[in-house]
Amino acid sequence: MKHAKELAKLQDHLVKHHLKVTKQREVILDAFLRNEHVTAEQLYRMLGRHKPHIGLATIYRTLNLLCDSGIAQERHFGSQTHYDNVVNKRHHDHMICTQCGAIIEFENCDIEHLQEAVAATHGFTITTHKLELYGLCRQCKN
Amino acid sequence: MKHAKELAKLQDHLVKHHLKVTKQREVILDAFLRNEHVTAEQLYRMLGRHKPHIGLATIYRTLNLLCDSGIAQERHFGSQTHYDNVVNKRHHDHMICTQCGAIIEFENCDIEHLQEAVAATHGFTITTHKLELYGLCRQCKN
DNA sequence: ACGGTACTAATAATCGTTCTCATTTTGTGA
DNA sequence: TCACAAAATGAGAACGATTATTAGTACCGT
Repeated sequence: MKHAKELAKLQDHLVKHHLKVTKQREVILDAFLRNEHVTAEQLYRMLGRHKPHIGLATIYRTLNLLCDSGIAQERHFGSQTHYDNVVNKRHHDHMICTQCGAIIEFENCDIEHLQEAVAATHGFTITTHKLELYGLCRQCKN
Repeated sequence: MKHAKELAKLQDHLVKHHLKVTKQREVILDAFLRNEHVTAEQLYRMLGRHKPHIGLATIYRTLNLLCDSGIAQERHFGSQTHYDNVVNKRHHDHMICTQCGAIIEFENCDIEHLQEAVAATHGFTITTHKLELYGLCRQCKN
């Protein structure tokens, strides 16, 4: 069974908060897990002709739920919010191709350590950070 | 005379593009230069009781103009767009205090070099980047 | 089956920003 | 200096993304 871990995480969160496991939530979770870096709009179109029609508001609500459960994380690329599956992943940042929109994940501990060092010199304590590199991916460099 | 360089830069841009020097543009530029990291709303409230009332649309238009002139740069902190004076400054990034909203600028070449190195391993060419550290500033750490 | 709680879709509302438009201001060249 | 075209203005409508409201529906334990 694919995605069992994510489903378990969601159910755990739902039970802990006296929320319910619904068909819509499972459907949205499934669609989310099949696609990295989706927006609410994309999921909405993707599920457009699903048997019981799923409203846009429900998708937004469920995506927020996934964030609360620790399954997803929001990323603000451009004007829309993208959601990223973070289960089984350590912290990572992104490169975004401004030509084709491709999103490449990467992680680099050295950068993180330098961030801590810089913050320390200003007496600043980091809780989270956001690092995005914009440019051209290998394919678009022509 | 304060801010002469910025004013010259704006006038130069206006002339080059057959645009006009207006009272509103000078007033907005002045208010912008007095305050680092402002939003359009903040400027609007700041100029609320100015002799000739300045509309919000004009502020947005002028801020975009400042960006085009190379005087300002947009930063998307939270839901609103902040504008940052970049004249006489090299590239820099920001720490944002999630408690009091303070914004601290910093620059670090080592981080930039590491970014280039990481990008290179993915065949990616960086044109711009965004690095934001969120956390608590020295004062709020209590 | 009952009452209660949480869910849903649809739609209205909100927020930040941009557009439209009728009017005013600016720069230019006679 | 004057007139005129081009550009800028303020007010408010419009916009896209997201959230709140509402009225009705499904599920749970009793």
